[in-house]
Amino acid sequence: MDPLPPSFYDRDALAVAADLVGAVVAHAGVRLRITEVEAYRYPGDTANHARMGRTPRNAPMWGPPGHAYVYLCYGLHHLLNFVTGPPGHPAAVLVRAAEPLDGLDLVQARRSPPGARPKVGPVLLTGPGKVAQALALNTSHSGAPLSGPLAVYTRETTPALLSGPRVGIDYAEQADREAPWRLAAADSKWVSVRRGLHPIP
DNA sequence: AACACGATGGACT
DNA sequence: GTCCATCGTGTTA
Repeated sequence: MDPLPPSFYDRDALAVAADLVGAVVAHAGVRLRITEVEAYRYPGDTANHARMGRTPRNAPMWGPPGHAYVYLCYGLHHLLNFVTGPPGHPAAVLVRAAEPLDGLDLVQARRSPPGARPKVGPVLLTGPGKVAQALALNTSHSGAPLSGPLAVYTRETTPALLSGPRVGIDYAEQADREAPWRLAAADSKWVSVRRGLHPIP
């Protein structure tokens, strides 16, 4: 099975996000089914990291679609995004939660403190920092194509979707805080925050 | 050169 | 529900 091609990502971030729910992301011995994502659009999205223009950190967002944008949040968590849209259009989709498909032992090892009992269940992968940690991703992977060691594959079935406001963007303008650009798989318990999510008509 | 803060997660009440 | 660790980044001076 081939990774999703760059053309898959060369669309509006919200459309890409909808098609990524249920897709598979793989890296470093772990394969995950993506269960929750958020779209960060451009222009006019005051929650977007690129809202103030190009910086060294967000540079991958300005490049071609189908690449990773990974950054450090709160000084300790790495967050994984997929760049969407053509070059010069800095939009992305944040991966917020996933279900384990393969490499559960590696996920548990990476997500549990040394010596602690391995964690079990959704606590392993419900949250964007958890997903990147489980995949062993850090800022060195920012800008990497999604067709190499880090890769994304098409979903086999299309899950029903839930949508709701994005999480952790209190700094954004009200319209952007309220925009229902967080999407989740209705069939999954591996979702970070149920609150505010509703079926899409 | 200094500074404020964040697309979070875990521990705790 | 509350508190806060922890540091790269962007902004301001």
